[in-house]
Amino acid sequence: MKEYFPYNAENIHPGFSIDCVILSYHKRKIYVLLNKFYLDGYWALPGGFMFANEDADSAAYRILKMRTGLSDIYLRQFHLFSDPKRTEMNQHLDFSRLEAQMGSQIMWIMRRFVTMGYYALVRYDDIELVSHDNEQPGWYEVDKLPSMYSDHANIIRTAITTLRELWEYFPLGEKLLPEQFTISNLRNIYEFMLEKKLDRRNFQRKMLTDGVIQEVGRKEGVRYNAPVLYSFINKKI
Amino acid sequence: MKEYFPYNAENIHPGFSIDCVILSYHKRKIYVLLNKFYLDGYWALPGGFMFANEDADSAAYRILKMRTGLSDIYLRQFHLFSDPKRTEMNQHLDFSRLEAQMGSQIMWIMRRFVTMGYYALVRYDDIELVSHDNEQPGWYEVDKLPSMYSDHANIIRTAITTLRELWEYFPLGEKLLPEQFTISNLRNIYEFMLEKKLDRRNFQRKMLTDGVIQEVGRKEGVRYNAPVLYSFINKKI
DNA sequence: GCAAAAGTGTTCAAAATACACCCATGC
DNA sequence: GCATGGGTGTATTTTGAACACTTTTGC
Repeated sequence: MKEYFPYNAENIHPGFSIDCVILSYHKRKIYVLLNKFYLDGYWALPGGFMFANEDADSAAYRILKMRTGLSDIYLRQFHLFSDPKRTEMNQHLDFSRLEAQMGSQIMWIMRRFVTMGYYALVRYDDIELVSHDNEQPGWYEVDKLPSMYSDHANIIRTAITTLRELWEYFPLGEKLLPEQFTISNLRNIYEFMLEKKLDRRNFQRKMLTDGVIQEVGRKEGVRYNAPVLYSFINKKI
Repeated sequence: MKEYFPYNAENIHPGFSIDCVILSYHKRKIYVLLNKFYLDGYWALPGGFMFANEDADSAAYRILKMRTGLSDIYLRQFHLFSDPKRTEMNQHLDFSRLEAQMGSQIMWIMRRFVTMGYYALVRYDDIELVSHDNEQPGWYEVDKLPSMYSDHANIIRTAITTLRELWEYFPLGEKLLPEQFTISNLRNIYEFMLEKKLDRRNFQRKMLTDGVIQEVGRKEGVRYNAPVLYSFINKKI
């Protein structure tokens, strides 16, 4: 428990938390990583608190490493959620359970928190989901979310909206895909982000003439017209 | 004093502050609005704290209204500054002066704060600078800043960098210019933001064919080839 | 045999870029 | 008379958009 909840009222910066919207791509869908919350019935974003001697970005990286094992992750601040009522939205949670589990000191967690929202883009196969006593992680399609704790559904929606607004100018497909991928997978991500169908041929030509991807082989194990595999070109300047 | 410093350790959300980078355009330069800090010798961003029952955006709007009199302002979160040492950067400030002025209760201000950075873009002529007992506002060219309190120079730099990254895709010239302006003023802002010279004719054609500005007259009081005045077209819907 | 996934080029329109000369004024 | 700011148009290149048919396999 301690390892996964090293926080107390004294060692954290007060009234401030961090929540991470960890997104990935798998089987033609965008997924978000959720944890079963320590109070039954609701799922929550992987999150945590910032220690008194830590900055927010470091805290976010630490939290992500703890949850995913990864340290080289694309992670960005996207919005501060500060509605004074956001932590009152708790859907009739039974905090006595929490107190029983964690001791009465934990009640500092009932106070008002503002939370810094971060989004992270990861490669699906890089993540190994590991359950712990009080945690049970799982991938959910972003538009088929389970019942969410507090305002976490809103945080996810805002992360997606922010990414969508930026995608046209700052696309990040590389962060979501494995080393080798088909053009169809890449286009699929663009179509999700831009919320429109893209012409196959024009999309492919643009990616190739932009020089961001290169052909690296053909998919094996398919017994018909095997698709070409591409990988992103590492621009080492 | 109270009106301009309504905060105390009990009514604010702990460890959290707000700083506003208020930018404008005047005589072919970009300016930032600074206040002489209540400790002598350094200038500071207009800022403040979030009340216990207030959200951060409302607090930022409240602070801006107090400082500028304006309530209809373009204001956006851009970065959370959370270096644990950021409030230790105070350049040998004489806090005994502060204590003498404000009473010993004010010493809560010495604790660690994370600060949410907002940028605001305003029309220069809309702002009337008013001095108060403990405040003395002034416009400074963004690349000729005076000695700044704490990490405020860094906050300004980061605001400018953020705007520059977004400008190509989300230009906001309208927010900085008066109702009527010359194309040369508009291009001047773009050149500052994009950090490059733009072709006069191509720039003008693009703005016009994009349909965001319209001709509204000619500048008066110039006794030679009077420049055309433009104004942004209000897109209703 | 038909639906699904993948391969492949051309044409047209729109947008971005490059570029030069004239006019009026202040100094 | 010359530097400054301002007015104006064309030609070229680049980019984006629209669009159809063939192959292979699974069912």
